[in-house]
Amino acid sequence: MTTAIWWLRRDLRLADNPALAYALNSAASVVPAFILDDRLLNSRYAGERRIAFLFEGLRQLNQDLLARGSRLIVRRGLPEIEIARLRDEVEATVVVAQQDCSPYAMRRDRVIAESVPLTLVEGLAALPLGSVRKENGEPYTVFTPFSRRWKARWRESMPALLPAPGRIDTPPSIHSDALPNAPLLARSDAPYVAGEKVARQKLRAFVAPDGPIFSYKDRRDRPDLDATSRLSPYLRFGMLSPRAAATAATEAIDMAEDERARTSAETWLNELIWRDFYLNTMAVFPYVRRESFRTETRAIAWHNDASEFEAWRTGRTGYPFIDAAMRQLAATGWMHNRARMAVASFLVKDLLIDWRWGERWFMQQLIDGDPAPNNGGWQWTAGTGTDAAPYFRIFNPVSQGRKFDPQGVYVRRWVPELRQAPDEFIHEPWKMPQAIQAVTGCIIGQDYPTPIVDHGWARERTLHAYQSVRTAP
DNA sequence: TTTTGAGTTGTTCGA
DNA sequence: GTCGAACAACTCAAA
Repeated sequence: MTTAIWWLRRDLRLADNPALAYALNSAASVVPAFILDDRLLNSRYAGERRIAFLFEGLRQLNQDLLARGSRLIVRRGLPEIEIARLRDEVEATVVVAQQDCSPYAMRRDRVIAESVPLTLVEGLAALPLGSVRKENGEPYTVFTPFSRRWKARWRESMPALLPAPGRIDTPPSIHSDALPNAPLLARSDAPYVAGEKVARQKLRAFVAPDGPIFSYKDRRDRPDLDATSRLSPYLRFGMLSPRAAATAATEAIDMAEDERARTSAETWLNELIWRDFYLNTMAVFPYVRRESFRTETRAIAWHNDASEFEAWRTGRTGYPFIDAAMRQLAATGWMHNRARMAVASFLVKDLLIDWRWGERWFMQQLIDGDPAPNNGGWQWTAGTGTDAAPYFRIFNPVSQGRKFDPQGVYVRRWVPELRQAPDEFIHEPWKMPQAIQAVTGCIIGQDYPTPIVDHGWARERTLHAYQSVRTAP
């Protein structure tokens, strides 16, 4: 009787799970194991809401395992100790896990592989990490050629999705620690229900005939609409297979009935490719986790004002579009992608605050907080990363609001002080005449802040700060 | 090796 | 109000 340990980390699913399939193929019994890693749970990048979502996902997974004659074994401690201990306990001949790409995960796995025969398999990205490379074998650092190559490769070898196993035999009487009951679990203000089943339902609804994917291109930039897939938290923890998502996108592209529908589905597939791109980037250039990819931008003289950072964090910058987004994040653990770009640009280029401050805050708040895509997005906005935005591309917080929240619906939802403000002032309330401020019950500087910086002035400051590192010797 | 075309997401200014 | 140019050249990828 041979035994394999299926070590789960961020692949909380039974369907299309290469690590699980590997375990089932290599041993008669399989021990599904999750280690509550104290280092990760106490990291300064950890977020309570994300951890609660993870715990709920583990509970769901355990239900799915019980239905298949198995169960989840949970251990709390350091993975390098707990995995070795469990392996001795169950006399496993195989320990298999899905490959991960953050510097911490890669170091952890290297250390463990010294004492345990650890097999790492693909499944984190839609195409295996490292499989999309230039002709000469080097990694891509520009998205568009990466995406072209990705699509060619995907079309020539679309993977067959692995079915969920009907039965998993797990030895009896293996001790499992209880999952902690996070008090936050009771707080159901987060719009996400964890688990593979919900993820699959959401994907199916998104790509259904006449589903949101077919109008994604026109509507995805509107945070006042509910026009995105909202699948990011599920991809974050592998409750949804990225290959299943990319397959669904490809099928949508092929069945689209007109040009608009087709390019919409392509646009969504592109977002999945961005995810693959940033996962690869972090795997190949792990230092981006701590430093700017472009070395010259490390010399930018950040202003790093703590009280301005506090105003940004709490949604009190005086720019309604920015504040709505930051309050949405604090209230729900999610923020619309367009808003993420706008608030990131505001932090980095209006407040001239180090992108890493914003990156960390996002990790602490986001349910979908994933080191690689989050880092990639921040470095893109800051102009410090691979394939980064040009330094002179500085979002105007007012025009972004006008363009993508034209009626101010998003602002009014999250900034109640401004609910009565007329449309014409909703994105620049400081221009409201005193009389209107009085009538609508929102005195600027009292009920809602005066802008903490003047955008025009801040823009010039940032252009100079970036210019000076360009021309520096 | 050299050459050439291209590069997510924007803003501002002036005609 | 609309439109094109400037913003800055530079690096990357591929032929």
